[in-house]
Amino acid sequence: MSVAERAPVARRQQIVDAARRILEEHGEDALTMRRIADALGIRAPSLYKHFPDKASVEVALMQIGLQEAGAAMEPALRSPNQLAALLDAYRRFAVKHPHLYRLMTTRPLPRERLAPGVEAGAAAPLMAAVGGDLDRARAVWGMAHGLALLELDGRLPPDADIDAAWQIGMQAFGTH
Amino acid sequence: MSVAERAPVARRQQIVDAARRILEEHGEDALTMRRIADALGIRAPSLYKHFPDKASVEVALMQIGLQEAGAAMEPALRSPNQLAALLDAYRRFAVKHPHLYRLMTTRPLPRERLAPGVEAGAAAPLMAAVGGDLDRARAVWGMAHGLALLELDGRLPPDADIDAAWQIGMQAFGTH
DNA sequence: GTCTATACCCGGATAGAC
DNA sequence: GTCTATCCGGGTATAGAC
Repeated sequence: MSVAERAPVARRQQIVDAARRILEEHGEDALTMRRIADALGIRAPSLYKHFPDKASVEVALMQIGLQEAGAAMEPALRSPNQLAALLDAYRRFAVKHPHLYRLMTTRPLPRERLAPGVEAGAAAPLMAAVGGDLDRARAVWGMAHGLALLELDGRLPPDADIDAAWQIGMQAFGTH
Repeated sequence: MSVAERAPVARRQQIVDAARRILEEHGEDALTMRRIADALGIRAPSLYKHFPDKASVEVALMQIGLQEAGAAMEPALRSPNQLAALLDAYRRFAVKHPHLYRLMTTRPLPRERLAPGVEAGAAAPLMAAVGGDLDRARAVWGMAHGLALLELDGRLPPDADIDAAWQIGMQAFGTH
């Protein structure tokens, strides 16, 4: 395969990389086609040769986020206390990538536009940690998601002991 | 007190009412100064005689939402199973007022701009239901908030048994 | 307290030349 | 595959007349 043939693929990747950098550093409002183009030294209309619209770029970011979050939680399964380690990894990911986390969790999943297995792959570590109980997995996910967002959104009082709240939550779901 | 003297207060209220209607019916993106003005048959610039900026209108909406949510949960304290009834009321409020719920829970609380006691009042029923344990209250709130948002945001698979997830969550926090 | 006019900014996206 | 030029839409907010 020649270099020329691979160039378009590389360009797509550059666009996604730039989009991610902007999202993570400046937030969702800053993620505009103009700004992505600026970061690459090109003009916004040129982006439409690589992506049909802005939503497609966002889908690519969601997919990356889901894959990375799944990968970040997977090692927790080899911990003596799987669920506690997993929740810890979950929170860490959200705090480390707040804007990416919101993008990938607070809008409907475009399931038909994602590569097969992405949603299941992201959920797999949690599913394993709860012994395959779907409803239990969703209850735990709800708690983790809610506590993470309350923290990211600055909704808790400045003096709130967020660690303690997570601890109580872990205990409630039978871990320690 | 003459009618003329009360008119400005009434106007403020009309503005907030219109804003709420727009928010609840058409979502946060539709909540613009132009649209609020349209609903009242006036022009957008006129609104600035009553509110200094758009953020002030939003603060008024947040405050109303917090007060109503608190009031919606309070009767649960007279139920045989306080926490279960309270979580049920919480979810019901979120589902009934999704856009208002998001507005009042997913951004930092402008505590200095709220009437005294609004935050504590909204939290009071939950605090009572968990026996005054702050960390426990936050863990429960996190779960309720997370499950509510996953539902509102359409993040769960279409066939997900959301009731069952809430049930598991209630059981985890020692209720049935 | 309302109006008109307007400043100022921003966004997504397309047409057509090169 | 990039560009320039542009369309079309939208937003918050202010100035100044009435």
